[in-house]
Amino acid sequence: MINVMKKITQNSDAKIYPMPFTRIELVVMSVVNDCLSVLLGKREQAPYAGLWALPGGVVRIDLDANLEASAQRVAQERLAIQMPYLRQQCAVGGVSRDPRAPWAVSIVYRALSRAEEFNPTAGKRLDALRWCPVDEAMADNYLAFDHQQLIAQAVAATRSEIDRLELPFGFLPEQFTLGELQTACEIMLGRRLDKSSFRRRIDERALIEPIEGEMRIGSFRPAQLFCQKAQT
Amino acid sequence: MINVMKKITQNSDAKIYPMPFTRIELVVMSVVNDCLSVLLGKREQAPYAGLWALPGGVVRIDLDANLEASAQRVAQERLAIQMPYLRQQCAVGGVSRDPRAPWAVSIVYRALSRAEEFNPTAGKRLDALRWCPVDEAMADNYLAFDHQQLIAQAVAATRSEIDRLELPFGFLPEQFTLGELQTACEIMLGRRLDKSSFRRRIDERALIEPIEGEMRIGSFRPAQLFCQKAQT
DNA sequence: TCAAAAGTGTTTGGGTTACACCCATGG
DNA sequence: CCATGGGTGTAACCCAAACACTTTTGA
Repeated sequence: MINVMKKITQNSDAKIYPMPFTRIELVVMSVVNDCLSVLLGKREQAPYAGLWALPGGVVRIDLDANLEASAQRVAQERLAIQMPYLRQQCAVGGVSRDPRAPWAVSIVYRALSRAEEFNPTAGKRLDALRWCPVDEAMADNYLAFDHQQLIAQAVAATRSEIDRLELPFGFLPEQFTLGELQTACEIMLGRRLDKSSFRRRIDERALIEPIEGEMRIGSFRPAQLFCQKAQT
Repeated sequence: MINVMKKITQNSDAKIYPMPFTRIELVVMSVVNDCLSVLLGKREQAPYAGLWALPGGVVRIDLDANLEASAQRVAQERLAIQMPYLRQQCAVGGVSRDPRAPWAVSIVYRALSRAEEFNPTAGKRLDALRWCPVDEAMADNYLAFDHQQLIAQAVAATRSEIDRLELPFGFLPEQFTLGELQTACEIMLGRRLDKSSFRRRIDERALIEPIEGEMRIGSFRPAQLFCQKAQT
């Protein structure tokens, strides 16, 4: 610690200024029970004990190569999961944002994931985690800190991506049918989509491809299975 | 300083972790000589002495209420100007981003402004500032740090906003004609726009309004003057 | 009378919505 | 044979680009 501070004070621009307490917050979303949900952890201690909060952690300059790596480490430590397709959402910071520090910055990342990928027994702090429908999370005095606002932003940004079919993969299973994909998009958007336009728009973006010979069989007509196209 | 660190170490989450060196960088853009340009400062000292860099400054937790206020203060100190319509672009951070610190975070803000508003004699460090056409700034080894990438991002984001006519005001004078507005947009986008569609799209967004009785007179047919509509 | 810019109207085409229709399967 | 979801096609519609056209002024 002292070493680090010395290094900072060596130069002219970074004289004696104390630096903000800098954290990562993760907005991990998924479709659970036909509901767009967000992963929350229950706060056991003050401040905001008893309220729910986004999983997060401190940026560790001794461990992380960059902000994205910080986010990945936090995901690994707190959620015991890898998060491809992480997107940086914003940075928030100010005095009295977080009572634990005089001035706190959070770099917020968001991602869609599959709830099924989470192993509920893995991870030391995983017991207090919960998938919370976004509507519930938007209730007053449900969330700690400024997390309600952060989640609202994340949901809006994600919906916008879905709308443009810039599919933020990570919520897709290995194999899926077009119907399943459309249903997932409809749930996340909160409105119905036209089947014909959806399919046309999907294949003109060329993001997914059919798996030859693989069909989903069920109660009704079998459906072609698709997978993500290898990224260029 | 010591006080601050004590506060941070009081709680459990923020034990002994040194925090990143946290700065604000400003990407201020304007149309200068019919060219989309960005405001740069010449670096006199190492690192990157002789190269150009974005104006910026340290986040001062003793002075700034939040990140936006930090950005405003930096704009005031380094550019002697107010910057309404600041937009946060991203946060970048990592080891060896800035040789002055072991781990450096920058919160990047972007804005469009009117070059005419700048008073070249105001501000202590204003002498080393220059409006640089973005094409020049994109040349290799012209910019210090990772600023080339930051400017490229800012230009893309700004163009996208102009494209959707979510006009990032701040580049508009008090009064302007539709022709002037269109020309400015064309320069910033780097392509021509259709007059008819442009006007239709402008007035369905209802962002500006005609000033009754005010016309720009010149060599040709007089043109209606417009101003920004009061924001709701 | 001409050049240049302001301002308006019309045509056209691409893309989306809405909806109809057939297909394949299990029950 | 019917309910259900998969899959395809078509007509109506909307928006915006393209472009033609008129207006107004100074030179």
